[in-house]
Amino acid sequence: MFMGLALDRASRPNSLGELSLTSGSSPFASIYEKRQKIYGESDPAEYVYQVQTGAVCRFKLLSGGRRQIGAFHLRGDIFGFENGPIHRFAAEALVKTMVCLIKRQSLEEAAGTNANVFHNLLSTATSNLRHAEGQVLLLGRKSSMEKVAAFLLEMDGRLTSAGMLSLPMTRRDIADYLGVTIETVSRAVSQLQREGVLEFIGKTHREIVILDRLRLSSFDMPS
Amino acid sequence: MFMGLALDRASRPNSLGELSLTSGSSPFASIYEKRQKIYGESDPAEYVYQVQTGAVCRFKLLSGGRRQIGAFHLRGDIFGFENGPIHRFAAEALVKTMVCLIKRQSLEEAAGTNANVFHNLLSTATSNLRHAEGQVLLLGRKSSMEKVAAFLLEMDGRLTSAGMLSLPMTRRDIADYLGVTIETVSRAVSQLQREGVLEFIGKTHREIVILDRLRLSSFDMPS
DNA sequence: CGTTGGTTTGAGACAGCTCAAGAACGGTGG
DNA sequence: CCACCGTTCTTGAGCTGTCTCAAACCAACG
Repeated sequence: MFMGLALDRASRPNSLGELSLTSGSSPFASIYEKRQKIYGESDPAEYVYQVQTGAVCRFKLLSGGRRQIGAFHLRGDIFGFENGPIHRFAAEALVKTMVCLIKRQSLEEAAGTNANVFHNLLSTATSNLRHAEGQVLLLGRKSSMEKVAAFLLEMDGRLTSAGMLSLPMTRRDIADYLGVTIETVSRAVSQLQREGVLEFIGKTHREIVILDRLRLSSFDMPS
Repeated sequence: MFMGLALDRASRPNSLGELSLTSGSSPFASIYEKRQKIYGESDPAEYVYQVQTGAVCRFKLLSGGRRQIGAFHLRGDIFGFENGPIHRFAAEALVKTMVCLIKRQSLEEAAGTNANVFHNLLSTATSNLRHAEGQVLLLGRKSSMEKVAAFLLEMDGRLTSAGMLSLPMTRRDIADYLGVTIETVSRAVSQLQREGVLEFIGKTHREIVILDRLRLSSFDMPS
């Protein structure tokens, strides 16, 4: 699991390498297979993670098999940083994923002596907060079509490469992120396709081209 | 509006006075009337606030008159701290409310030199994050009865004085917090009353005694 | 008292859910 | 290469929890 790869600390801005800048801590890499658990709800929060390749989701489970996904984490995203001693969400890889890990404790020590590290930690926490607040609005007051449009626009902004969305998550993941059922997601996407707002590449229906961003936005005006 | 009262900085733990400990900044007080706006969405985030008496809600508006309340802030709560330059929610007083204000800028300066202040800021941000994550779960995957039960239990833990809940917010506020309609809130509370889980004091229906916390919790097991 | 704002309650409507079937895909083994 | 099988996705039909609309009630207040 832990592969002990040496990582290039200067490779990307706002990386864990940068976070731990001047401390003696050593980040290392690990690979998780598709659908492999990274940590469970209430597990001790021992590490902070950054996605190198692949994708991760964080979620909570409720009785009756209900699941709520709080966030998807894509390349470059930092996740798993908690204030308390335990994780409040579980995390699992959506596809084969390489993450970079650093001991939380060493990060916190670094934060004590290095203002830059501290600032980055605060910045991570508040950007997570901003995202969660957006989710609250979406889940509480948006229609299913608005939810799906908002999701596609979010992903369009985050993982567009070459004008195409290559979604790493299933319809079930999307549904559990948006607080609806898979059928509702499927119907909304199908309607957008029928109306010429988007089209599928190949047959997989996970690779999407957005043909009309303006009209897609109009399905999520209230944002 | 700004009354320039001198505040006792040692009055309560985790107060703004404590936050700004060693800096030269001077917190002061202000009173807002019932339903008075404290700041609007996208207003510059000039101050950080702490509720002294009364209650405040933070919310966003959507098209079609939809509103989502992100949080209620009761006595002692700190709100309005943003990472970016503007507020991402609006804030208004639910009832006549006294808040304590401090310039955000002076707080940030204090955070730069005082590790304690910095720690408290981070702690405020992460406790807001924890709350928002709880809301995501509630809004995304709970039934209306579970939502109302969760709300009552939250308030029971936060503003119980003398074994009675004296709610400062209307049914509409509760509804916009839980992502349902006022009628749905009313029906759920009525059912809990019929089943003997709670009862009203007087006729107002804003003062509630929880008779059976265990059974109330059973309406929100999945939490 | 009349008015206003807040709450409850009922009846009907509808968005999204459930259940079910079929189609398309990806992997596996022959 | 193909046949098989499990998983994912789509689509349809009916159901239901919540919303909408409406009316009545009550307390507070001028």
